[in-house]
Amino acid sequence: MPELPEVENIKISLKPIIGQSIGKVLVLQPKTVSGKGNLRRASSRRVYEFVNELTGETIKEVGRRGKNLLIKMRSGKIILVHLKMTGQFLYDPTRKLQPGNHTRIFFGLSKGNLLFNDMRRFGYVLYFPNLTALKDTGHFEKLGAEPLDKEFSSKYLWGNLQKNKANLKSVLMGQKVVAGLGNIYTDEALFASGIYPLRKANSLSKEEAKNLHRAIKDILKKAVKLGGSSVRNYKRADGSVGNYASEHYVYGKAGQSCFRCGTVLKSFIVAGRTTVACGKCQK
DNA sequence: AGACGCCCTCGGACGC
DNA sequence: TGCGTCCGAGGGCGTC
Repeated sequence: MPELPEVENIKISLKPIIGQSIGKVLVLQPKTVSGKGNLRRASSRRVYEFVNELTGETIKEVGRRGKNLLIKMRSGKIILVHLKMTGQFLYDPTRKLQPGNHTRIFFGLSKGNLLFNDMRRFGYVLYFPNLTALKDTGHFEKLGAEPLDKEFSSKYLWGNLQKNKANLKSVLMGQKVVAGLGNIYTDEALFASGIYPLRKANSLSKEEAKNLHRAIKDILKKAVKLGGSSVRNYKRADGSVGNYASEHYVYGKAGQSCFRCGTVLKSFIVAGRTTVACGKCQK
């Protein structure tokens, strides 16, 4: 569920952990630190490695790339985090917050407790000895442009959509053209730009790509500003929720009237995801 | 290349 | 009302 705006807000809310040292690491769910696919690492002793290598480290920076969080240590060591559906970081300077049913990793920091909770266990928190080791996995090479950076231009979007025969929704959610869009913001951006989710990506005119580009930027910017969309269990590290859900025009609104033309919004499955669109004003 | 299955768990809807 | 069951939620890799 956390998409770019939510991950960005979690990143911002993790600011208090910067500069703190890690006194204690408890891995309560080994799977969380082991990784899959090209992130799988050779060692069979990952839990031991995770605990051993991170204990005593000092946190230098928290970054984001697409939906990934990067926690960098002063020594150069790095933690790569993907929250997937239900992952959340909670930071408590009072240390009252203790591991619960869904806590997968517990970090005892110098000035508070940091918990990684993940009900569905899809998320991962992976240790890498340095940036090169992370880059060697090829994990980031597959990611497309950052939608809020300059590299993500209308021309870039149109050019990349031209190369793709699949439907637009699959392509936008695929992370390879643009990183950070998930089900919510893809549906919202397609509605805002008046384009039907099942359109073939390479069928878009330059004008349509321009409108879609504008919509993606505007929607993500506004959602970041409003703290993201709190549907289900998304929270920032301080436990606060986001306010963008009230700005949704189509996501979760199947059966309701289209805000623009009044037609009943329809839901259907695209790329395995529930998709909501207006059959009249999205062409 | 593109479409689809699968992982994972729980809350909410539904039926008796 | 209460309890059991089933389904939907979806990011991204793996497979066909």
